[in-house]
Amino acid sequence: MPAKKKTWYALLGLLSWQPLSGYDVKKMVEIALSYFWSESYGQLYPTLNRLVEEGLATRRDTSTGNRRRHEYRITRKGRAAFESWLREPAEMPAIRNELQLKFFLTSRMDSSESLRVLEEYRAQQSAHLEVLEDSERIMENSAKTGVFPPEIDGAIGLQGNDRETEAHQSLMFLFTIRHGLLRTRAAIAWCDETIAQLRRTTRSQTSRSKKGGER
Amino acid sequence: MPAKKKTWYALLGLLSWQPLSGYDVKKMVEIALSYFWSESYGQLYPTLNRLVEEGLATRRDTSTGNRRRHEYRITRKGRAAFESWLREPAEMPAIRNELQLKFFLTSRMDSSESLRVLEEYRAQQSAHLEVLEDSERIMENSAKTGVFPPEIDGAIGLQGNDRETEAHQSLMFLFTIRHGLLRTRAAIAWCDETIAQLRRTTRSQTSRSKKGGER
DNA sequence: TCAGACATGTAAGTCGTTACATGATTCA
DNA sequence: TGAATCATGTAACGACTTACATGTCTGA
Repeated sequence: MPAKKKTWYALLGLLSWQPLSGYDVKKMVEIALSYFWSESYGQLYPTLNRLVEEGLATRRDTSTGNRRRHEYRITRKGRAAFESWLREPAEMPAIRNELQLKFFLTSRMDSSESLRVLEEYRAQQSAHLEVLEDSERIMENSAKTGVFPPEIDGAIGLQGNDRETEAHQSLMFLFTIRHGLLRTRAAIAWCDETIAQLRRTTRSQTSRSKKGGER
Repeated sequence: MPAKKKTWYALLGLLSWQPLSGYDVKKMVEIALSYFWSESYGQLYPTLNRLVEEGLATRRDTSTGNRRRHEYRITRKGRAAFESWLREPAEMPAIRNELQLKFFLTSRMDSSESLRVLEEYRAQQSAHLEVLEDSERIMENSAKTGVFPPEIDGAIGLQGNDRETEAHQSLMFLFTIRHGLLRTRAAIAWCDETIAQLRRTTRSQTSRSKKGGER
């Protein structure tokens, strides 16, 4: 079976915090989990209803006037399923890195091609790093004060939240950001080291061009 | 459109080196690209035949006696398609890390749960690191001597290969290993930093247990 | 009044894995 | 002789994204 039901458990995990609508879930994923997770509506709504069919959640209509809203609440069975999944060993993240592939596939081309791919990778990672560093600054403050920044609070704020809980939540959020930060910095360091070494070996061999055809 | 035709281009890229059979491709991916790529037979064989239908490759029967073998050769059109893809900006690797998800979803449980997930992640990454370090040692030697280790040579050796080309190929291989190495070390460093900080904050707050229900 | 957020859902299509089905050859 | 490797493929299933379809409410 392929990657079994990750969406199911992601949803159950969020519902284990509090009852949510599909729209709420989407927002939460986008704001709080976006560094390591994503969900699309096409996956979200059908899965929520499957959860209900399987008795892992219940659905309640919380529409006000003409504004539709369906709130999902986790059941005891759902909570048990979630906790059992949590204890299972997770598989290694799937290994399909398009940029690494491109880089490797330039092996038998001129080094300038490899360098071009590498520079692109570096630029992409640097841009990502900036985003992460901004988030880090914001959440470091939040972890200290125990007060969420408003955007975050709207998405992951809890009913009946106390300072201590929010501070801990901010800290966990900060940790996930730091994970991305360290990995991204490692990727950039790799680019720099590789670019330097590629330039060095290319210089020392004069031109290694193949058949001198195109360009 | 979802992740468009990565398998197509991975195949074209490998065929741009030399003609290959489906089986050859599978071996190459497993041995040389396994740190950042994978292909299954269920994807491979149909895609190779699609490539022929689209005029991006040709198929030749190279069976010997009763041993079937179909060799695929890239066409000019296929080469053009590959090169055009190579110049397109690659998308960021998909962001769906199950272990990060599990970690974050323990936010509102006892810290011991977060720590358990973290230790598991660390163990997984450490095991991966060992594999990478072994590969690094092997390929460092290969990049110096310009001679592939036999397993690798069987999979990615070229007809008419010269020392210089093989040394360069080994170097490129080494680079992809170092990418994994640096990223994996970063992940381990993150685990250590996070475990330490989580232990520290937990100690200073005495027990933060929720409702003291289960276990 | 109109943009943006709130809100739910489906249809079509791609991607990808696993399991199955089949059979030959090589070498210990 | 029997395990490993060579070799090609399909069927079923599930995951996931994108685009579409539809409509409300709030506040500048």
